[in-house]
Amino acid sequence: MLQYDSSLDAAFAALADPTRREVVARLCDGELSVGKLAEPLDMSLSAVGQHLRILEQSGLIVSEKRGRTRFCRVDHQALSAVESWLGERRRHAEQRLDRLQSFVERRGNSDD
Amino acid sequence: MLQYDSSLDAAFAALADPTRREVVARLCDGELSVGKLAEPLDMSLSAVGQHLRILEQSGLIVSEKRGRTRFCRVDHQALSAVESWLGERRRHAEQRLDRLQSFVERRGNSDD
DNA sequence: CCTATACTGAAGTACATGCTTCAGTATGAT
DNA sequence: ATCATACTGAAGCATGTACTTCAGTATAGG
Repeated sequence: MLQYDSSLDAAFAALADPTRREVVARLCDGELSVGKLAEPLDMSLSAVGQHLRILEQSGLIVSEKRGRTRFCRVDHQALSAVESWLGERRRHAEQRLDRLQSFVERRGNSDD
Repeated sequence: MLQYDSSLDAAFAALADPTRREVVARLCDGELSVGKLAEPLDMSLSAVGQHLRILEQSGLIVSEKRGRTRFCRVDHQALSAVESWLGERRRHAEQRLDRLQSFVERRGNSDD
């Protein structure tokens, strides 16, 4: 059985929604309240709250309540974990392709 | 309005499923037929075909039919595009954090 | 205390997803 | 021509997702 990281399920699923990617992108610029995050979004505050819960459960963001306001920020290590999964596979695929290419070149220099 | 790449929707959604991530991971090792991909998976061939269609529509894999067999491989550039989205945000968030940290250090060396 | 602000939760609804089974098509082997 | 192989497509079904509205809680300010 292959290793399987269920936290990647949640992270990729969270990032599959354009609203949530926009939230993540904006939080990379710094901490924002739920209200400020909701302002430019064309949906109810309740819907934004649901998106934020999904992002928080995935580990991509963390939040903290100060007074009656909840502030959110990204966890860049969580972003990094997802990025790493992709990077490892991509490099593996590219290396395989490079080896194949140089193999073809070595035997190709005699004919064609 | 922020820039919005709808192809990321499909790519992230495709990668949110563990079966599809396993398929991508195995294809990074080289081309495989639909049947070979299905072999270790605990579901019908039809279900595997549906996963492969989703991966292909997202651009993460490409396939080609030779005779009655369809062979699939990853598109490492598509993997790279998703990786880049994450990398750009992560770097942005980290830089912001670094600047904040050195700011705190500069004013922190007088007291505490 | 009273009111506004900033969420937070529950219920409902429309649509999407991840399977299943069964039937069908196209190709390779005899 | 016949039969097995390798998918491929359609229909059905259970569950999950992305909202909505409305009601509720908790804190800040006057």
